[in-house]
Amino acid sequence: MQPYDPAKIEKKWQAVWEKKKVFQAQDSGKKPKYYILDMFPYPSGEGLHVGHPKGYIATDVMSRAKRMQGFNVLHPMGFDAFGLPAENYAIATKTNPDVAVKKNVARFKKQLEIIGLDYDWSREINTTDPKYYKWTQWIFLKLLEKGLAYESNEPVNWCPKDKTVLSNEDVENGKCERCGTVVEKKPMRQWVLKITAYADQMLKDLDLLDWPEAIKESQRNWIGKSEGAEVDFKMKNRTEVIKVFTTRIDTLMGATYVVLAPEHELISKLKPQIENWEEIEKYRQEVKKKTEIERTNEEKEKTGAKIKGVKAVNPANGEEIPIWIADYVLNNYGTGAIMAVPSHDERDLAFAKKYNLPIKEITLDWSLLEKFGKKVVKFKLRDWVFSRQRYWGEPIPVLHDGENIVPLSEKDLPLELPKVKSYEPSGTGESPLANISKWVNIKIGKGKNAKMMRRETNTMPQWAGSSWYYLRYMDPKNNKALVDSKKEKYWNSVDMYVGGAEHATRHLIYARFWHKFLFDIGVVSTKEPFKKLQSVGLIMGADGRKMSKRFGNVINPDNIIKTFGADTLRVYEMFMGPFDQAIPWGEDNIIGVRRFLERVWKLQFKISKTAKASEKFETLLHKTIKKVGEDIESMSFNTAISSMMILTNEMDKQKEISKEDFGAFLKILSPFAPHIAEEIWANLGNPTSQKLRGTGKALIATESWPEFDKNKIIEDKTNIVVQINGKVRAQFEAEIGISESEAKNKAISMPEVQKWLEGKEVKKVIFVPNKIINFVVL
RNA sequence: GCUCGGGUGGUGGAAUGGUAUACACGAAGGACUUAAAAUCCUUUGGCCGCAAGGCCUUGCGAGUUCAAGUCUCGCCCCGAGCACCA
Repeated sequence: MQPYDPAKIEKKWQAVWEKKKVFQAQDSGKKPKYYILDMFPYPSGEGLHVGHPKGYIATDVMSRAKRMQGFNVLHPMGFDAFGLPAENYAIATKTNPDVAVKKNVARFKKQLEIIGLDYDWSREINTTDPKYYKWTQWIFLKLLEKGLAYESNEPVNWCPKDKTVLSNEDVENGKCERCGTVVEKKPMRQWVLKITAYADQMLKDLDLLDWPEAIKESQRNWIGKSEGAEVDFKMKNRTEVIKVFTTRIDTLMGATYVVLAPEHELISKLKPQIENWEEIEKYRQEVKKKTEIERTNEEKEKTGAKIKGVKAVNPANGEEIPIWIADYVLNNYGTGAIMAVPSHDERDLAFAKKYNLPIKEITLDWSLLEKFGKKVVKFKLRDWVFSRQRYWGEPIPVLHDGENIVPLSEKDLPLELPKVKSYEPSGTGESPLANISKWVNIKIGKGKNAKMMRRETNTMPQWAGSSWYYLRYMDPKNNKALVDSKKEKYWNSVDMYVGGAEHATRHLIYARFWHKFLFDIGVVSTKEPFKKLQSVGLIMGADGRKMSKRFGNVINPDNIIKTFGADTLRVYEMFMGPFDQAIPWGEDNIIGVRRFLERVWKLQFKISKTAKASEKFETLLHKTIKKVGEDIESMSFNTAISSMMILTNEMDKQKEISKEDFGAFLKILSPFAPHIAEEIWANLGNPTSQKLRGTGKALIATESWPEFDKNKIIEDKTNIVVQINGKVRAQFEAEIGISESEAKNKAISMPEVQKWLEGKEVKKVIFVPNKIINFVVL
């Protein structure tokens, strides 16, 4: 009897799968297609910890099962390798980030391979590959062509530590999402993508998606649609009007003052008339110095300044009311100006109390909408600040001739990222690329018409490459198009997308935006990229904290595989609990999974031709086949495994098992623990595998999924529970289909039931067929 | 403050309104062993009881129902998202 030795068999089968190209997807064919995708990783220097592969194992289980169920499965993997960590590493070591990325990718791949994941590596992509980012740049040019990419000088989020501009999505509670530094607001020339053009559609189409409600809700909040009205407040002795946005036009009568954001453009226009200009300017400077956190902290007391010398007029009642500036009004939302209604708004009330402004009780009147307001819709979503002052990103493919923007032509793509001597960001708002004058300054045209131009030196943000990568897997080597349209139509959209919930308002927003744009310009045929989404619950450290080097609670999967085997790691991660739930790593619990696999291993020596399975066993087997199939579909991996454990415990009790029964069990086990299943399958020398040996089809990985026999699931005996007033008092075994009166008679005849019925009046009997008989007594 | 999840043994967790605590870990006892590990067997929600048995138990409090972890209402706690967004 051979002992179970995962180290030996796992390597062996991984090599066989690769050699026989078992997991390569076809771009056409009669089989139905199934496109299942993981969020591709950033290949950090630290390598994977046990949390990363959890999602990959889940998609692996699903894709293996789908393949066995007759689907043409596309399950690809790649690397999202632009970004700060590689660049910071480059700065520290003065090496090109490309070198570190190559090394890290190799390490990641190795780590993924030893887990036995069924990726189609022939489609591997890397966002830093010029052949890939050529198309990222191409999409940018298309956005520019359609007016959806523009330059702006608006104040943007600036991270003083990373020395780059950030998008709103990259800022968490006023801090840089990457390094935690408090961001500053700075006006800088930036490239911005008009994601707001798609705000309404992105909001509406959420309803089409089979996504977790929490993620959809996050996106709804982020897009932040609010319907309201714009009202013009005239000013005394001025032609300009103050445009105000409100969702409560019914409170217009109660508006007792108007507040402008300190940055409001009207303020400087009003300068000649403002009597206290110095005071106003002083307040504006103070606000400028504040960080976003200081400014938006609700706890803090509201501040403001009254503009003297100008008054506004409430259009509803003609009253003259004062104009204030205050930083609780944000310039970049609505119109940057509000009508303050202290009687119906807490913030206005607090402000009014502090500065002794009138508070007016009123009757609400929605008809004022029609009379004084114009219906408008506002979104919280801001356009996507798309440029970074860093080295390690896709160059933005445009030229400046001093006045105009000249896009590169498609034939000049990819615009490759040049090598530089220093990767350090300049901090002045220019990327290190600005220092390479040879690259930056180029001559366009010939002879007299030749013109010197400057290249754009900003690069794209990390999110650029990941906003369309799922399309590239459909056709990864195409030099002529982003994706061949036939292949795009065949693969359609992603059927199942699995990844972390932290991408709800970043990657998943950006990718939907780009996809919708690509749909509008005819590159893709679907409105949404990811039909179904499932988020992975984090694996926490054993201490309950997030796994991180900082806490010293990181578990490396390589070590787990070394000790227990990849199959044990896989089954354990799927068995831990509900897939979308965060669960701490429990080193002690792994042993149970290893014991389970040991038990499975030993069962192969019980196979016998004379084995005769009992009806009860057959029922359990077919019920398990049914349950495992359903549970994989619904991603209830933990219960699928527990049902296989129950079956295994039952087989353990049998003296002999038939090859057929055991084979069916191995098949449903194989998506979870493919190596041990493959090894035992081969050991059993199944006739099919003998016949097809050498064709690559001898593998359990390409076998067909067992079908459960409906008739075998139907049991002929059942356990009837006897309840008195809803409490279980007895139970008995009965034939399926036992009638109410039979069950009642049987129950009444039982002494432990009689005890409870004695001297009581039976008011009612409830009979649930094949399950329960409940006596309601007084 | 608004929105979305969640709260079940010592631990991870299971349960179409129908036997709460499946499966696994841990623990206790036993078999095997010179011994240990591994393996196997038994027990394992709490309280009362020698036992038979009884009572209680899914964050707290009500309600609906023959029957509630599951449905309804109110509250408490934990996690996530959004938030001076007018």
